[in-house]
Amino acid sequence: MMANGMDTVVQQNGGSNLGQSSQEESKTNLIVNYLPQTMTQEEIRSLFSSIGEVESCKLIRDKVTGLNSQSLGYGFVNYHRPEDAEKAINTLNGLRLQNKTIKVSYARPSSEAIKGANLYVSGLPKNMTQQDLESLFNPYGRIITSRILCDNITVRQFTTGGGDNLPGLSKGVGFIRFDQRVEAERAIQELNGTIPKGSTEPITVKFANNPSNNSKAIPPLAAYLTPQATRRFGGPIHHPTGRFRYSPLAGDLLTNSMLPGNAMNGSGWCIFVYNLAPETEENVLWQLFGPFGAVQSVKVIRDLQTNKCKGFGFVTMTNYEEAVVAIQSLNGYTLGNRVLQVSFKTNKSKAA
DNA sequence: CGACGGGACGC
DNA sequence: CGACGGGACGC
Repeated sequence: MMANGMDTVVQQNGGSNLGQSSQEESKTNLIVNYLPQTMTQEEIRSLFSSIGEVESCKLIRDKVTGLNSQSLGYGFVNYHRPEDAEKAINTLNGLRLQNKTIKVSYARPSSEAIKGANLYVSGLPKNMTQQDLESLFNPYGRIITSRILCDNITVRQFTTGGGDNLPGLSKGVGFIRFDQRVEAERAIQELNGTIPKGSTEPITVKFANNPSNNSKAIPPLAAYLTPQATRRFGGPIHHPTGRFRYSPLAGDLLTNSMLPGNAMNGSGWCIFVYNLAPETEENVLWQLFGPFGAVQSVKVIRDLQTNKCKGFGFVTMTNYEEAVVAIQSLNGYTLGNRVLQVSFKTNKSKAA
């Protein structure tokens, strides 16, 4: 993990806009990156409200290139209390939602000086690690993110992740985002064309393209309607053991025998989760169901007196197919020392 | 063994 | 040689 760079900020004052030197960063305002494309602002609010009272929440959408105002994949969440913001970072950073791993960190004060601070680096030796890359650029400023592109498609860490063992071969290309544009400029001046220690080839360091004005800007509307795209994500951390696993053929069995009935409520499918531990919090449900698809909301049912979980909760997912896969995968899953029972919600209530 | 919130449409 | 990401500062 990366320590929050509380020092290292040498204000060069090249900006033009507003004062607010970057000393005093907000302790309540977070930036959330790498959000799944389909996640709405309200779903983000729901997710972060599970930590504490949210003062404001904004998902950034593309309104310039027109289209259906696409999510730009990031947003801001401001809490009332600093301790909730800190807890959100601790519990939600790295959460897997659909095919993404979200990043939660403190937002920096907005200013012109932090824009356009992203660098594209090529010609890196293939054996250079992300840590090596950061070491190379560290002298020139505070690094916000770094990344080395690899061939295989596996989940990567954002910052010095330590044990990244997967065999993906480096493409010799990477990105470094600095805190300040002036830092990026200086890194270009100092590093472009230089030969890293132990290498023979000079590297290229330049500003990265702006992701907005490129060709993929017009996704065929149909892309959002193709139902199958989510099939390949099986829920990476879940390995239900043999006796609980459903065969793929059991799909019909489930849809026929456990008709969701009133599980569909408005715009989603409500799932009942039973046998949760008393200490269970909402983030556990997000972790469990997030990888399977769009989750709208989660709820842990608690005893009003003790505030302990009563052993069950609810999860509402947007898409039927994803809900079915989540149920098939998580029903019988052992969480802690408990075997979960997961199904569509039924009519039962203690009143009935 | 145990088991399906809760707040709340609009007229 | 080129290579462009998981659209990171309020779209």
